Amino acid sequence: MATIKDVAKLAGVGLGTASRVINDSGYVSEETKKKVLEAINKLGYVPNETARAFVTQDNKTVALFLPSIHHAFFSELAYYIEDELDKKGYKMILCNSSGQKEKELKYINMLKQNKVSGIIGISYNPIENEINHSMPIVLVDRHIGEIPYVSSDNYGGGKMALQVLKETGCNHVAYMGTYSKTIFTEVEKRLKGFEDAAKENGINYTLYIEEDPIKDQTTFLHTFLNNYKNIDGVFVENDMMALELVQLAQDRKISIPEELSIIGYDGIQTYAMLRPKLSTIRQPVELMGRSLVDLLIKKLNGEQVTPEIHPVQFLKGETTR
Amino acid sequence: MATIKDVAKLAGVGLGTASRVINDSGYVSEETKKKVLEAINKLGYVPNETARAFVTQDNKTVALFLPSIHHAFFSELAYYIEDELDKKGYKMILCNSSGQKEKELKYINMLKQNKVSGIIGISYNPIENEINHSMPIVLVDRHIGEIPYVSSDNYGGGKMALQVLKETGCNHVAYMGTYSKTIFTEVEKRLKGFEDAAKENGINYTLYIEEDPIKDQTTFLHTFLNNYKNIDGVFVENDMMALELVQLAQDRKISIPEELSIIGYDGIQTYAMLRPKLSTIRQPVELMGRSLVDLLIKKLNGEQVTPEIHPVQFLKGETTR
DNA sequence: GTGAAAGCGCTAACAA
DNA sequence: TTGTTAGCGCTTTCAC
Repeated sequence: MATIKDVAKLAGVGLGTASRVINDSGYVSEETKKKVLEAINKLGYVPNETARAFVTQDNKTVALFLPSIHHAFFSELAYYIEDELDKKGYKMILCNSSGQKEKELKYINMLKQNKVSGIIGISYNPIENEINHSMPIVLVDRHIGEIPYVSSDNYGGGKMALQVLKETGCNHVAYMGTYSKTIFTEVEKRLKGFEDAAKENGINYTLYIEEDPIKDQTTFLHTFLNNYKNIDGVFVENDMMALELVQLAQDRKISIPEELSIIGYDGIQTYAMLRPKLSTIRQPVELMGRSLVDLLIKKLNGEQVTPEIHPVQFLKGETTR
Repeated sequence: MATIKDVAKLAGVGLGTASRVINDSGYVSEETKKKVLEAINKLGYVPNETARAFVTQDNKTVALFLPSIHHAFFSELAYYIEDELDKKGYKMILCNSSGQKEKELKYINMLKQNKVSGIIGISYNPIENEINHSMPIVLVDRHIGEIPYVSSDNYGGGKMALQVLKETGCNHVAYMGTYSKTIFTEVEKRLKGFEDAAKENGINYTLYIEEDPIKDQTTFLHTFLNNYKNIDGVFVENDMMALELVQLAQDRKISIPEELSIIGYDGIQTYAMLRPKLSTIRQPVELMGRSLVDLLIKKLNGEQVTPEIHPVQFLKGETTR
């Protein structure tokens, strides 16, 4: 393995000069540059990134916190984040952190010690006291102090869902999902948007929510179907839950969308082939993934960054009229 | 940030001694050890892993090659791999490599230069000439020379599927899936097992296969339904495809499983809530993920390792009689 | 058992 | 514009 020393020697220049051309920094004459480049080529020299990371205190690696990669929406998002990071020359370490605050803390500590360059976090753990806005951290769907975040237009999505239900003739609508006592997340705005729109439109609505995490989603759904027989339109917090609701309702011979309209949130591709095709509010996953990376890199460069909220879109499927 | 120097000074010992107790290597008297440990504690010293990686040429990081994390089976597998790696003190870099050989090569080069400790690969790229069995690499479902691999019992699974179809009264069965001209993968054994079992049982079978990757899965499935109306039982290469087949068949009012039995392969959890519940051959994902890590670490320790084939299980759903 | 010292490959400051 | 040098924090000889 050739080192920078070998390159310098072969090119007949000093160590510093070699380093300068390799990093394209500082003044180097065209002529010298050429000599060095030749040497690099001849030797097949590749910089030792570990050594570099050691001296620059930056290893070009970002940690992605995810409750669990084993969840369709997160894995789609992770896909685009990795793709964009790779394009920008960063590696991505995955950290499945669901309910494991310590695991996240480990990486936050690594960040403090410059052992990861930055963090992109989809985190439902209580980490607000461990991080602050001067660190290169970007969050998804969550507000912690001044830390920049990216989210879809949850509020608008909530309104949109109600609008659709109303326009397709639903009279008794409900919001189904979760809430959290401990952390604030953008997701709650789906409810808020739904609620506000219902009020504006003078429509009666029901909130069917349980504290996150729901222990038994199936039971949660069955209970709903048992107790809210008059409801003819539901906006469900996410596609996975919406999809299970569709299944359970069909088991009960409730015809969808005639008797019950269902709208999800996320627009997960993985489920796109299923019948009935779910009507849903689609988050622009790819866009979100790439802006997360953009924001983080700006942060890394010391630029000022502000939260980004991306527009959503209603995807008509077969679960609404 | 306290360094090992600070620790040594505070403990009143030499640098080397401090290092020895930190790494629990070499001879250190109990007494000295205690002093050093105290100093570490008082200073809140944490070893600088980057520096360590630099000198030891090992950064305790393994790269996971995945065609795409955005695929249910892979993301489940990735989940367990990450979990196990974390337990063993390794970080996991994710590399979505579908069709991007260069991306894999990048990490293979990093491996050669000791910038990643090892590689776990689910790769469909032609990388056989770039790697060899002396490298710390473990593959999933693929044989490349002597490189160790982990897979489920694809052959047994294929036999099992046929057995089930036969026992539930199917007379005209088919295998549906893909093949590759360029790479050999364990997946083909699903077909082989199915075929062998059909022959043993004296059952007529049809192979409905197309070269991987299938451009348009939906068309592929429609064509099947158009042309093979006499078939009453299909074993499909993976759950995703099986699931879409179920949907399309139902659209055509083909009753499942009465007119057509369908068995998938994988046992993906993400789809577990869907109706009709898919009958499938379940791979022990968790076990596979964890053994991949085990094998890799053994390899890293210079131990001899051999391929591991894990048993599969038939999961009866509602798409078989 | 222990301390001193070399050196991993690189960047950056400094002097020339 | 260039070469020299210090030093990043750690592990690992090698004497003692």
